[in-house]
Amino acid sequence: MVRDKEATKAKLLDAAMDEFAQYGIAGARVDRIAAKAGCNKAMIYAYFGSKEGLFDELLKIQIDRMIQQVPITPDDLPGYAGRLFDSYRDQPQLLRLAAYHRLENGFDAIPAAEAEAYRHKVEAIGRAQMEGRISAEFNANDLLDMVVHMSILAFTTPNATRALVERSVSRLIAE
Amino acid sequence: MVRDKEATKAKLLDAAMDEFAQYGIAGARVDRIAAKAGCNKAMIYAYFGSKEGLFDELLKIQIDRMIQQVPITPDDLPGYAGRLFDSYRDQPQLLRLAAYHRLENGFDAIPAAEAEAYRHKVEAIGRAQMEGRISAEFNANDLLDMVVHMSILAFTTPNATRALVERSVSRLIAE
DNA sequence: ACCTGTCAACCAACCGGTTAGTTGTCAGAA
DNA sequence: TTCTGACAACTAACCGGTTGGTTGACAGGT
Repeated sequence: MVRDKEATKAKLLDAAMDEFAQYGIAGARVDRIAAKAGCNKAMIYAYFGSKEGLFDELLKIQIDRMIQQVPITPDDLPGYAGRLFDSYRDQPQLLRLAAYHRLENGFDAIPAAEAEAYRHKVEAIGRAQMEGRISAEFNANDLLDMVVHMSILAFTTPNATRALVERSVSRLIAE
Repeated sequence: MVRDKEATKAKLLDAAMDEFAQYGIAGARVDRIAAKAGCNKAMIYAYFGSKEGLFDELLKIQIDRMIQQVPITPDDLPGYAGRLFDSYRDQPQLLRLAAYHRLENGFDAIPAAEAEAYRHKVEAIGRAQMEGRISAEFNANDLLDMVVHMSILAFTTPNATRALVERSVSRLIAE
């Protein structure tokens, strides 16, 4: 038997991803997570404190990954929305995680890393507008809200396509 | 004590609305619903069969109400999105109910009444496009998807406004 | 010898659902 | 009008199983 703290944590996080995405926070079962990870249930409490603790750390990691994976391109917002859409479509689990989190914790309780990344993106869009590179029809904050909201279409609508998202954002920022 | 089947069902549905909207399906507690309604728990099983049965009937009733309350206006899609937005903002519980339902049951399992109402709306938009009253840039189905999706902004974004939704839809259908 | 990661066994609380029995209501007989 | 019996509405108590969480013993690396 190998003893590796980090490897065990990783296996638990991996199993937790499946479980939380499928059943939500209230519906997730700690025993199932432990079994899927091939670990003992007690490890969850040793490393993450509680079921909620495990969920919070998992969400934070996944959000950080997504932020790194899909950087914003203020000069190509339709493309940004499209790339976000593809990411969400390819890994629907993150969106489900975030949805459950928001449903159970409200608008507040947004992870600090996410809030900060959001501020940076608003600033980037604001600069592009000031320099006249994109439309200033909407203020930067609203515009980012709309763009992100569009990329979420994969979650709301069964037959949504990337092309539809990109065309919609194009029309939003058209001069 | 008064014995009134319909009144009891109504009280249970009322209590269930609060409980399911707050905690979701898995998180809702049957005992809490019964206590909040001032009824005995067994009544839930007598009248609705199960926790899920209670949820399904509740969702169906609420969706029917919303469909009646906010009729589509194919010639004023921005206004339609705005009115939907206001309804969702004033009664956030329905959106939470629907979100939990979709998370736990997937895209399938959409109540028949909702699917049929959706078809009618697509047809209404299609006619308006054929007669040249609104843009045919998007096909009717995609357009309705986008309009409804926009109205959902109340759920996704903390500081969304009706005006923002209406302006966005206006740009989507602009010639 | 001594940490430290691991785990089986355990626990109290809780959960959805059932049941045996009680009570209010009302149609219809007297 | 009054009584009554039958049924629907209702209830308290309970049930089997499950839940998140704990702990004491043990094994492996140093």
